[in-house]
Amino acid sequence: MSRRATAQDVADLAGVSRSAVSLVLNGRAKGLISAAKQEAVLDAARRLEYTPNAVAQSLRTSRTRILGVLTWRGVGGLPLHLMASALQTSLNSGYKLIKMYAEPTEIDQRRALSTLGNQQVDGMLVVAPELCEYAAVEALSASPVVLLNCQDPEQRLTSVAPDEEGAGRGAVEALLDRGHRDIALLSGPLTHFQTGLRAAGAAQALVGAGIAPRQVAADDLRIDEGLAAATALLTADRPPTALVCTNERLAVGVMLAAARLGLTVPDDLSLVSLDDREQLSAQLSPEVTRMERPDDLMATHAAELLIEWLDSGSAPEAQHYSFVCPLVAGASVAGPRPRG
Amino acid sequence: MSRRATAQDVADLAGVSRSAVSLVLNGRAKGLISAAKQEAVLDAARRLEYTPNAVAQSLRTSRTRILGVLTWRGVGGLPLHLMASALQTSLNSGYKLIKMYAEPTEIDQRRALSTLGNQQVDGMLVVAPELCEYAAVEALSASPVVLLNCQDPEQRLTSVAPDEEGAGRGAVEALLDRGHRDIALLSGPLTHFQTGLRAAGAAQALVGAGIAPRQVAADDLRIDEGLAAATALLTADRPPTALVCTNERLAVGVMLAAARLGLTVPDDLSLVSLDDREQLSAQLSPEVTRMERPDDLMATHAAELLIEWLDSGSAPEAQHYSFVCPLVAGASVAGPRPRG
DNA sequence: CTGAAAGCGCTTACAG
DNA sequence: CTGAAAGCGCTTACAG
Repeated sequence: MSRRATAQDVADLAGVSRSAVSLVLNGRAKGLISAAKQEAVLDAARRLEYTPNAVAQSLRTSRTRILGVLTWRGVGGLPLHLMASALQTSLNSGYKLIKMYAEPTEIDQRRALSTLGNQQVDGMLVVAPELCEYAAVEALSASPVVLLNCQDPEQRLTSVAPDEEGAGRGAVEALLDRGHRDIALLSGPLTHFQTGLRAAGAAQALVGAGIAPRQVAADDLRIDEGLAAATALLTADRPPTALVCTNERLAVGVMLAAARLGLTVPDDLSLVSLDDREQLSAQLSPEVTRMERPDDLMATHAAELLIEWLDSGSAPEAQHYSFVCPLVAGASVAGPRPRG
Repeated sequence: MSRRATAQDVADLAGVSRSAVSLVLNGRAKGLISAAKQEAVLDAARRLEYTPNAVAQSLRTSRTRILGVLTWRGVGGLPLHLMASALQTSLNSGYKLIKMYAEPTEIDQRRALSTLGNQQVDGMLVVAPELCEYAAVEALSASPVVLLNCQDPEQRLTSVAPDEEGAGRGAVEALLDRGHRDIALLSGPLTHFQTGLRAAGAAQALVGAGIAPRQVAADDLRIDEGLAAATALLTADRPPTALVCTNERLAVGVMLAAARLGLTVPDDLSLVSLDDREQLSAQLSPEVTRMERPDDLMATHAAELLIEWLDSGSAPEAQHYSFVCPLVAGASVAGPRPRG
């Protein structure tokens, strides 16, 4: 970066004082500084390619325009897409992001928060890899913070998350609407909080329709596990006419299983999947109907809430924003074929 | 964050001067400050939960221990995994990361670099979404910088990238070794630089073995495009006994096509894919043999090179580090079945 | 309308 | 061994 110009350099070149430079460049010159001098300052700044040193500004104003992001690894890895969207929004508003990985344990969280605190971040975004409850450590509640893809069990923090249970219900309803009754649920491990919610939503909808839930839980959110579980389901005595998958990778497995068994989707088998933003279900053939998680919207909303908080200087009422996962119709759902 | 303790607070509580606090906390007290006072300082710091304000430190020392990351969106989206690994390595060494998205155009790059420069980052990591040539803007060459997944055409910058051409060759060789001669290449769009390299490597190996390359380029790196292209290849007059895919998503398409055509992998068709770190080929059944891109190693190496540069204060000889993509054997390759 | 001064929180020569 | 002072580059009252 060589030798950067400072406000003093600009002042010298323009023949004014340092304060004048600061006023002009921060748009407070109006009615204070003569038009000629203002022009001189702007010109000097341009010629020296002057831009203010953000570190010095931060020290002076005690605002860094940096947001801290706290995240950790979950079953599906890091919440990379949520973070990418949050970053995009922040950059658009002139905020930078510093990320820290910290397991959701008291000690790790405290250490990461300490680093971010030293860095004087203006606010914090906690981004969970999968929907979960997040018990905030004490140190966090002192600063502006918004939770993304998780929720404060005590409801004291503002949070944004998808309605996973609703998505599970919606997937089943899409099949009920087309007349299916033999609907099976293919889920990931139920010990997984997020999968549990999705499966619970689906089961609710089935029970609500007077159908006993028929459920297989794969050992892992993998394509091959989905393939194995789907094969078992579809070769069973009375195979279902429709399947709900709690996760995209399982849906890929289902498509492979169907292809191997000579079953056509949707003629022989209807399929609705929940979404993990991997763009898999959208690329299958036929395109798989899905309940899409609005990650971009959620992340943008969370970042905007935080930035609004910081820019306005007043904390919003703590609130949980639950985002609906809309049904995106592919071509994987048809009416049940009359059984021969 | 409330009211943070400052070095002055610690000095007051410990009954020493501010400089003494600084010396003790930075480990320079040895032989300067009495043991009793050192203890008093440490104790006071502990009681006040004092940690130094990184912004003030940065202003004073003109080192921020922040790295700037410059990246942009490519065909496969953002290089999220590369960035995640680089971040992990950086955090372990006490460096924070600030990311900027900037299209690889002169103007966008300059703007992003300006922001990062204002922020006084100690060094820069340029992380390309796909292997490409990166013509550094002038402003960049002044600061410590390492390129990741791209390469300076003028060879003036240190860079780290996978040997994509070698990976293409390796995939073909894995099939040649098992006796295949009827090998077809299923690639993405050849206008895509990275795909072009992969395909070129594969073609080289084929030509080297005296085989005329037989090549189909899908319109897009999508599962359904792979499925369509593979179906065309496998239902052609004289179908190949083996396939090389330049990308993982195409390989998923191949598996679906094979399943629909009643072909078993690897009995009826052998398959080797190149890798995009999506963990798709590893989850197919059978697991697909692949040339794995060592993203974690590359990202770690790039971050380490940069940090070593910063910590040592001396620029390394500009050099390109080419990383081999090792063959990871799945179960998708067998000898060619004698044609009936 | 302008300039000199204070101060954000640190580190580091420098004089005692 | 310790303390007073300077200075990193800014912004913002404050006195002229």
